[in-house]
Amino acid sequence: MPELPEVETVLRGLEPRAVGRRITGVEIINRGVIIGDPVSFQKHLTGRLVAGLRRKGKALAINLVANGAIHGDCLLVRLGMTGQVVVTRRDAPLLPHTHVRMILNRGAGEIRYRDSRRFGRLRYCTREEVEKVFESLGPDALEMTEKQFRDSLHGRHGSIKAWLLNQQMLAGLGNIYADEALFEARIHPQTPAGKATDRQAGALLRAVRQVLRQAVALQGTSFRDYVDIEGRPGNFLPQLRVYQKTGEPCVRCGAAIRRIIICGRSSHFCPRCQRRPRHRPVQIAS
DNA sequence: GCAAGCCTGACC
DNA sequence: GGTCAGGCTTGC
Repeated sequence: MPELPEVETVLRGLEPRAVGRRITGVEIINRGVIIGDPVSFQKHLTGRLVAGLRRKGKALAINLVANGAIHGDCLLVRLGMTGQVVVTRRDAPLLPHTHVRMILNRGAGEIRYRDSRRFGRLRYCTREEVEKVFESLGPDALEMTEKQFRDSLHGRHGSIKAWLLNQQMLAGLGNIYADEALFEARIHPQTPAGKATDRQAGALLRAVRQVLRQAVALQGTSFRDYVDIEGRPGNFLPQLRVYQKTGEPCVRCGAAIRRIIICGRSSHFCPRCQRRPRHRPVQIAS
């Protein structure tokens, strides 16, 4: 599941391979992954130079140059659940679920977009469009200040878990790192977001940063499909302490990890280390 | 049948 | 506006 660390890993891998190269051709195998008109997508990308990359949360923008002029337009990539961006030789066998190929000049091979579940999307964006998308996201989880974090929690009635997953609050966390950060901060996932104390908010932000930074350093988590642009899995999997560990002993206290459903998403936590809040949770597991 | 990110739409 | 359910999708 690509979350912030996985998208950051893709960005870092793509940078040396794509920046400074020209896209000489675009082949759309499955138009379902393209937002907008596929023909105009092709037209806007073909012949363009890749100027640089930019990320906010899980959104990746590949900035484009035309005739030496930067217009601020870009290719926006959202990987969804199973999206993969890989750079391969042009003659590499076409793997299943390859939906788009973008050929790079000077023998740099091609960028391929693969996605078995097709939740991910590629979209050509003008400067205005990409700004609008980025503005709709909360602060990037690694850039957020403690004040922003506390202010944003204030007055929120849903659970802290749902809040962490809400990309308009902070951008970059998905189910894996949300569960891991809550465990690290010893906060019960059903704690009402607005009821978190300053102390808990501080601990949670530190936990979010720590988990994400470590995951970036280890090139992400490959739970099922995620690979980097060279096709390599991430190395964070052995670091997981609660995600998908239902019934296993907590690494801190030995209690059995529990799984409950919050907002239709599974939440894994230690019932002893992460105490249920005194206040009745607003959100009940369905 | 479950998992997930993101979008839409319904509800208060 | 805040909040949540539903739908998309397919491999396990």
